[in-house]
Amino acid sequence: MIHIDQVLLFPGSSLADVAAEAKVSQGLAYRYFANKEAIFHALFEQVVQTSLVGMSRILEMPGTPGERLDFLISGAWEGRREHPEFYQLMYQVLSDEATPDNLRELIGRQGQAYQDVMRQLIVEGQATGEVVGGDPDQMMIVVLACLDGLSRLALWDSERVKKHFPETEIILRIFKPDQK
Amino acid sequence: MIHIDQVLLFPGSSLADVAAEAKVSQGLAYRYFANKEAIFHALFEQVVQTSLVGMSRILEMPGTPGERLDFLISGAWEGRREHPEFYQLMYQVLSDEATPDNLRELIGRQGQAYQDVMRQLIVEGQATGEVVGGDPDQMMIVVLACLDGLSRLALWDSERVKKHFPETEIILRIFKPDQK
Amino acid sequence: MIHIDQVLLFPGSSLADVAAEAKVSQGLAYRYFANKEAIFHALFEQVVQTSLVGMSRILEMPGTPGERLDFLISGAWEGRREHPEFYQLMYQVLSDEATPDNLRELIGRQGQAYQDVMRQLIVEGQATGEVVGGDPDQMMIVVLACLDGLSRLALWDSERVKKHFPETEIILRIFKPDQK
Amino acid sequence: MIHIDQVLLFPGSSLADVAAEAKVSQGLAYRYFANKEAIFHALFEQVVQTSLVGMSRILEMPGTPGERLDFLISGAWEGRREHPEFYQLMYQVLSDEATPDNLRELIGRQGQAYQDVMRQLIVEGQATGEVVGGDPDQMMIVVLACLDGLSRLALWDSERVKKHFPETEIILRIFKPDQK
DNA sequence: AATGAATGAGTCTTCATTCAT
DNA sequence: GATGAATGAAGACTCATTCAT
Repeated sequence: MIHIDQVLLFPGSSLADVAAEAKVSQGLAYRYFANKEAIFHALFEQVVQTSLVGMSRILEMPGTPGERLDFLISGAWEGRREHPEFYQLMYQVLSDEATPDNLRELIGRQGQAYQDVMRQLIVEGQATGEVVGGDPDQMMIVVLACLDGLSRLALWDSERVKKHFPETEIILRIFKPDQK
Repeated sequence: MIHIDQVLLFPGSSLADVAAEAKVSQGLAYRYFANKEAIFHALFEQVVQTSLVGMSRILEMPGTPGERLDFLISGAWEGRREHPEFYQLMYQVLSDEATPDNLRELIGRQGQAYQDVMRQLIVEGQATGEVVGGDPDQMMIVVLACLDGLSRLALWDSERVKKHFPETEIILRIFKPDQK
Repeated sequence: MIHIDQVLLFPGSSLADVAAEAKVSQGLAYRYFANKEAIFHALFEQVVQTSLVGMSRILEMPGTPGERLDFLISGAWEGRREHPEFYQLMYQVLSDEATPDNLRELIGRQGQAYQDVMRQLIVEGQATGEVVGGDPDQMMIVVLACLDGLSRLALWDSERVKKHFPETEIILRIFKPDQK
Repeated sequence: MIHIDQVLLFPGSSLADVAAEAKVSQGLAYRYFANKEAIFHALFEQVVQTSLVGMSRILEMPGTPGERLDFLISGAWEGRREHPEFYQLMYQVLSDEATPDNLRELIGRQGQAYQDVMRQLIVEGQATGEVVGGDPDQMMIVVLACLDGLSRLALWDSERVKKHFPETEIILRIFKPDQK
C-alpha cells in the first residue's frame, strides 16, 4: 500500500513529484487512485478526519464554558503552530479554482464541526457572563479568521511571527465582557 | 503600452487568457514582459502601490491615537470587503512555491509599511491609555491575521460571512484596555 | 493551414506519426483540430466527399440500365484498385470499436448514396430484362461485398490478386438473367 | 494450461481484459505466452485449425463437382453467418500494421488450403460443364471476396444484411455457364 | 509595433511486461 | 506454479515561449 501520510504535496505538484515523494513509480499511483484529484482528496481526508477527532468531546468536558472556550482555542492555536503545512495545503486547495466541489465540501464539513462546537461554547459563556454579549457567529468568525490568518502568516513570514508569538490571551480578549 | 489594470488574473491563468483579457495578442505580451511571471509581478506592483497611497498620511491625521487606529482598521476592513480578490490573489501568489523571491519581497514591503503605521498607533494609544498594554507586535499580528483571515473566509464561504458580517468593533476589542 | 490530403494515416497512428507525416509539430495539430478524433474525421470527410462526386450523375447518363450498371461497377472496381488504401482506412475505422458514432454515420451515408444508385439501376435493368429477377437488395449486397472483399484482398494479398486480376465481367455475372 | 477457447478478444483488448476473461492472473499469462502478440497468435491457431478440419474431405465427397462446390460455399457462408466475429477478428489482425508476419502467414496458409479445394472443384466443374469457362483463380478470388465482404458487411451493418439476406444461389451465379 | 502560427517541453494517464512473494 | 504489485515507456493533450510576416 502506498504511504502518503507524511507527504506534503500540493495540487500544483506534478504527479511525477507526488510519485517521487512517495518513492513510488508514476504508474503505481494509478493502482490506488483513479487520478490526481483522487490522490489529493485522500490526503485531505486523512488530515481532516484526524483533526475532527476529539472535537465533540470538548462539549462534555468539565469546567466553565469560558474555560473550555479557552481550551478549544488554545488547542487550535497549538495545532496550527505545529502543523501549519496542513492548513496551508487546505487554503491552497480552497483558493484553487480547479478544486472539485467534493473536496470543498469535505473541508467545509470539517470547518462546520469545529464552528458548531465553538458557537455552543460562546452561547453558554454568554449565559454565565464569561463572554460578552452579541452575535455569537460574528465573534466566531473573527476568531476563526484570526486563527487562519495566524497560521498563514506563520508560514510566509515565520520569522516575524515566531519572534512576536502572540499569546492566546490576546485572541480571547475578543470574548471579554465589559468590566464594570 | 499594455493595460492590465482592470484585469483580474491568477497565476493559474494561461497566457492565452491573459492576452485575451487584455485585448492583446499573445506575442505582444512578450514585448513588454519577459515572461508570465513578470506579468503577475507587474500586476501586483500596481495593486500594492495603490494600496500604499495615503497609508503614511494616517499618522498625521487629527484625532486621538485610538480613533486613528479605529480608522486604520476600519479602512482595511472595508478594502478587503470590497476587493477581496486582490487579497486572494496575493495569498495565492505567496503560497505558490514557484513564486519568485522578488515578488515575495514586493508584497512583504507593502505589508511592512502598513504594519509600521499600525504599530506606531498602538504605541501612541498605549501612552494615552486607549490601548491595553502589552507587546504591540503581538497585538498587531493578531489584528492583521484577523483581517487576512476574514478576507479569505469571505471568499470561500462568502454566504456565511455576509450573513454574519462582523463589526469592526469586535476586532478592536483586541486593543481594549481592562476597565475598572 | 495544415495539409493532410495526401497523408495516409490510420486511427491507430500516434499523433506523433500524424504530425511527422504532415511535417508539423505535435502541438500545432491542436490549433486546427480539437483532438485526434477530429483529425481523422476531417481526413475522412475529404475522402468521402470526393468519392461522392459524380455518383448521382450516373443515373442520368445515356445507355441502357445494364450498360450503366456495368459502368458503375467498373468504376468502383477501378477506384478500389487505384486507391485501395482509402478503403482499407475505412474498414479499419469501422472495425475499430473506439470509432465514434459520428464517423460511422459519415461513412454510412456515403455507402448509402452509392447503394441507392445501384439499386435504382438494378430495378431499371430488371424492367428491361437485362438483369435477372429477384430481390435487388440481395444482389446489391453481394456485389458490394465482392467489391469490398476484393479491395481488402488486394491489400493483404496483393500479389495473388494482381496476378489473377478478376475481370469485371465475372462480377457482373451476378446480374445475368437465365438464358433460354 | 490456460483455456482461452471461448475467449473472444481483439488486438485492441488490454492484457488485463484478456487475463480477466480467462480467469487468470495477469502474470500467469506470461508463463504460457511470451507476450500479448503470442496470445493472439495462439487464439488464431485454434480458430484456424478448427476451420481447416474436414476441408480436404470435401474433395473426396460424393456428388458432382458442381454439387460439392455448392456445398463448400454454402458451408463457408453459413460459418460466416454464425461466427462473424472470428472473421472480423481476422480482418482486424490483417489490417493492423503491427501484426507480425508469422501471424499473417498462419492466416494465409488457412486461406490457401480453402482456396486449393475450391480451385480444384472449379476445374472439375469446368470439365463437367457445370462451371463456366475462364480462369479458375479469378472466379475463386471473386467468390472469396464475396464471402469476406459479406461477413464484414454483416458485422457493421447487420440490420441491412439480415433484412436482405442473400441466397447462396446468387453467389453461385458467378460459376454459372452461359446457357444455350 | 503587432500578430498569431508554430514549437517543444511537460502533464496526466494507460498498459505491456517484470518480479518479489 | 500462481499472484498481483510495481515499473517504465508511450500516448494524447496543454501551454509558455518564439518567430516569420
